[in-house]
Amino acid sequence: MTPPLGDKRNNDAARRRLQMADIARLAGVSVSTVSRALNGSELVNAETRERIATLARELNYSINLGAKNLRLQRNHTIAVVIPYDAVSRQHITDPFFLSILGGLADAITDRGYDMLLSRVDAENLDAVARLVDSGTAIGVVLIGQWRHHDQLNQLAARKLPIVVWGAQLPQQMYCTVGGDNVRGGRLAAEHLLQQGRKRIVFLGDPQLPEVGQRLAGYRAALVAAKVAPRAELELAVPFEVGAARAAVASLLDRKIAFDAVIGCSDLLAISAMQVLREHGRDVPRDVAVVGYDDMPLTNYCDPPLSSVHQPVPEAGMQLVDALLAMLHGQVAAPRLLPVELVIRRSSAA
Amino acid sequence: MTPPLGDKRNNDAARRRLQMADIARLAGVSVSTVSRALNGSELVNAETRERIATLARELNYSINLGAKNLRLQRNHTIAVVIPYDAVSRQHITDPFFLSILGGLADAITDRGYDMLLSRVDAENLDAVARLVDSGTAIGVVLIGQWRHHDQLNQLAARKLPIVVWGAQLPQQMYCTVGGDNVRGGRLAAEHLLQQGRKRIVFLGDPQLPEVGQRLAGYRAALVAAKVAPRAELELAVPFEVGAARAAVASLLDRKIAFDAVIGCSDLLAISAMQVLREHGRDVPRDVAVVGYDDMPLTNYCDPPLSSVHQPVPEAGMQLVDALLAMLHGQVAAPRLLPVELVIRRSSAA
DNA sequence: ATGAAAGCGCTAACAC
DNA sequence: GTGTTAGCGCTTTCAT
Repeated sequence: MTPPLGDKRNNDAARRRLQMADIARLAGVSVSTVSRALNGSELVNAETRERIATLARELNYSINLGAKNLRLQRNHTIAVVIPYDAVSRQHITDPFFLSILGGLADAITDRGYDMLLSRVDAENLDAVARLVDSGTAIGVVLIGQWRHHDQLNQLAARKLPIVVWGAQLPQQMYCTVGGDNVRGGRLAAEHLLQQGRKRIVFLGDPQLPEVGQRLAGYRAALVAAKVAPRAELELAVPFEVGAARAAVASLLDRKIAFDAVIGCSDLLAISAMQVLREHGRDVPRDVAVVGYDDMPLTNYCDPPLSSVHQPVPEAGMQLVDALLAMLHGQVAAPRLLPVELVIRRSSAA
Repeated sequence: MTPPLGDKRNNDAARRRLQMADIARLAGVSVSTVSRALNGSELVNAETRERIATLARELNYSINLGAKNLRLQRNHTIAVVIPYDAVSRQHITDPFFLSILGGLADAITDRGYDMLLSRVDAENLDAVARLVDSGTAIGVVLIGQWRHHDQLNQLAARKLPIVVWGAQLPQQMYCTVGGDNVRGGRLAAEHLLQQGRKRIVFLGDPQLPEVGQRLAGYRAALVAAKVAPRAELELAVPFEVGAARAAVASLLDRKIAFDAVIGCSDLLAISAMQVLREHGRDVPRDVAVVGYDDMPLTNYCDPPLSSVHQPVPEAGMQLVDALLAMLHGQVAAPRLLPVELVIRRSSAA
């Protein structure tokens, strides 16, 4: 067993941490004065204040924030939670989620808060509530709505300050921020229909709220164009490259005709492109392909991939702002972020 | 001005936070007993302990960790810092850094610590010391050594517990964990030499420690193969796609002959491939290309990109273990992680 | 303008 | 076994 860490003994060994009393003694004043001085209080003599500030700076002293926060009953930490699958214990590998994380880091630090990154078991979202109940964080941004709608509702029912990246659902008690998925699905399908494509494959698991809405948009576009949706072209694959490849290959093997593919992530779409090429189909001539998320990698594949763009930095800001609004006692309404289709060669005429 | 957040008034408005005294009153015992019970002390009657535990669970009470840590002089937070460097323009959106972040999140949570993600101005690394001095974190993992060698040495001189992802340098006082860059550069070059390539372009800014070492490995391989390194083939481009494209295009424009490219990131290598294709050069026939980091995207470009693989999950673990060792008072020696070349079509015979 | 003292929510001697 | 008490490092009345 390794010894405990971060406790007094260890710190003593390294260097005893300086505290206010030390500064006070050295400055020949009381702790209260030091406290006031360091917090820029007008009450303390300007000259003394300067002397104390200098002393503190020279000694690299900084206020113990734990103690300060305890005394002030305050906290500036926002927890960002990524549920992981208990079975695979797999961490987030999807580039889109990782970039959302980057956007959140920016938004949270810009607003003067700290970001605690926390992985929790998806089956045990109670751990999320504990982050707030224990005073570790003042609120939670959760990335990965997945199938946890009910659990998330329960957390919200407990009055847990939480904002979720994902889709807005019926009977939803928690606040979501997410891309306009219906519009995203529709834009992709409309674009392909305009290119004269009629048999458009949809690649994604509609059980997932966001994907379900994209599918709805896709269907709506088909109907509006008087093209009947075909069940055999809706492939319910998870966000996993292997499954996507297999599904597309199976379609080709079974000689089911199609002239376009919409993937619910860029990776899914690119996997489809690869399978198509391996089977001798040309993209975009034989099959046009559109992806989702518009990650940088869309520019680096061949042909460059058309994709539905989601505003990542905006997502970070909106998630944080919604959470802060909630903490201010306001009702945070779900927010739908604009998406747009970026057309590249994979679907060009 | 928005009102302060996370302070008492706001919490009162929402729901007053339960505390030990409340549980004690409800259970008809003293706070100490509750404290002992909740910490599983054998001292308290098994039956009382169970009663208290149940009560706490039913009321969703959880111990205030801020207060607990203050009292225990303890802390379980590790700060992960990503300095933003204006010069090299590579920041948190780089896929490699983001995946390192994922690896760290795994490693830190697996060991029972919390991960605080912090972006700091690279010009002001003092903010890093403050994370520890203020008791916010017990130590720091810094991703992005860049040109901050001297500043990092100063931090280490202050006895700041810090581990840096990057290259081991002379006169280094801080602990680094990094891939074996010399070997990575050498492997890439040797592989290309074996394919009969003699005029190998090196794409990357050698001012950056990691890149400098890769360049050294590259040169060593050339020399060993009796091929003289040529200054005009060493392109000192930053980690930025535009610069890489321009550099390669300029080479082509100036009709400087080359038959291979090593990029210091996958993005750099892919950018090179795109420029080559735009100029009618076939990859790998005319020019073989090798990237660095072996991110998933290497599989999705055309042709699939050969790349030097760096062990990301291993990196997270080693960084954290080195930091913990340091906090245990041990001397944490720099660690070099094995890299290997993954050969794909972009450089195949 | 400054200091003494109380207290944030918790734990750990030290009593009994 | 359980309660009483002191104190973690800070801020803030309340005195002076």
